[in-house]
Amino acid sequence: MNEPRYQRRKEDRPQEITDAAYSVFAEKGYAAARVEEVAKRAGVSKGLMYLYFRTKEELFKAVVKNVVIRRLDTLLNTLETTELSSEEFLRGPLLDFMKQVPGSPIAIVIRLLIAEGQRHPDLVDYYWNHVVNKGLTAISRFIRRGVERGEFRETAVSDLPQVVLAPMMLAMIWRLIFAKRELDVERLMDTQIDMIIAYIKA
Amino acid sequence: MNEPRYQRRKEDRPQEITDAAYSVFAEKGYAAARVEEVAKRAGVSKGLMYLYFRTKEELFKAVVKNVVIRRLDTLLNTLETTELSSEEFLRGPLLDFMKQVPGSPIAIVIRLLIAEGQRHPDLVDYYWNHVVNKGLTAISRFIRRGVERGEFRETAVSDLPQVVLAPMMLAMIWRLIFAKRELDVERLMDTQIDMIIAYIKA
DNA sequence: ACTCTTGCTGACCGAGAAGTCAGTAATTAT
DNA sequence: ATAATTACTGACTTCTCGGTCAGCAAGAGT
Repeated sequence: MNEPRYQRRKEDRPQEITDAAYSVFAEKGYAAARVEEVAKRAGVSKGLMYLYFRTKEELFKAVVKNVVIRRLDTLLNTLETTELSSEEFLRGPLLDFMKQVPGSPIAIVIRLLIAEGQRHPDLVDYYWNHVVNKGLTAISRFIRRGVERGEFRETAVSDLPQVVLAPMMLAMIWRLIFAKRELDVERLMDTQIDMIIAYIKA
Repeated sequence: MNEPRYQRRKEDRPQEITDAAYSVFAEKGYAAARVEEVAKRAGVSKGLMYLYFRTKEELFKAVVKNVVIRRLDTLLNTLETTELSSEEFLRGPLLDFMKQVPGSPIAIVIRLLIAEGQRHPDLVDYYWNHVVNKGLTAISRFIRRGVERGEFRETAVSDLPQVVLAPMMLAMIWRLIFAKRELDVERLMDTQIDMIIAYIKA
């Protein structure tokens, strides 16, 4: 008859709060996000928020760390474990990866970092170490492997994997700002990969 | 002896306030920017702010419109008026333009748009019409002129000037987030232009 | 010189949101 | 059953900041 008004679930709370916070930050950005709104979506009281995260800022950092890393690691794993020729790899898994990023939570986190990064240098460091650097290094490694195997010639692309990712960045920003105006993301990235392969092929 | 406490300068105020606002928004972003801080830098009282701009939001829009357009128009003009072969144009003025954007106020405005665009759709429209669309169209026109002249072959790049600008976007975001970590912007863009020309040359 | 107009000031107001804490009730220990 | 523990609640406090307005004084008009 008398249902308990709440359950104690110490273990699950951090994850649930973090997920709720992600969705609020994604919609509103950091500054406009209300801690009380996060509490509501997580199904807890405002007070409880402060038992798990000392401040709103700490909550923000937890979001970037948990949510993103969790979803990114699967992606990076497939990147590391495939065994294809370098060209097949560029045209297959890497291209697919690039196409899906602009619509993924990573794009949201990039927005938060662009907007708030200045005030959270340690968060930027963390993101650099655990996401960007990892990804760039992985791509570089593949290009270099292609060079070693004689598939590719030595070009600036070996040192600048950013060349590969540039259209992905543009597509991300495009969607964040100009969501409505359509951009042919597929064709954009296909073209870039075509161009790169033509350019570096031995 | 008795210096006047202030001067009346109705004409100059909007510009001065707008410039001050730009510098504060650039440093703090929209949400964290304080109207009083803008007033201080503009050398006026907080009250005066509201005689020239009805709300903080209107001030924000004025910044995007005035500051950016003013500085962008000179750039776009040189883009339109040069008379070089298409390849020379890509390797010369356009490349120079792309190299200087990531360090210019445009990058700052892009940050503001990414962070706050969701809540200011009309601002995004304005920026689209007066900056992005203009720029993209100008580039498309040049590529197509090259095709007509027989310098280039018909490729996706004719419809997707975004291919050209992609590394510029990456460099911009890179600097906004990872200011410290160096990125060889010159080499990145040189490579992209090299690649593109090799790809589209007839 | 003496109004008169109006550009300008700065103390003030009120909304709203981050963060607190005394108390409550779910769970565990005895 | 009863007591002890602690996860949890939500009303409250405090403070910040966008926006207001009554009055002041700079400069124009006469």
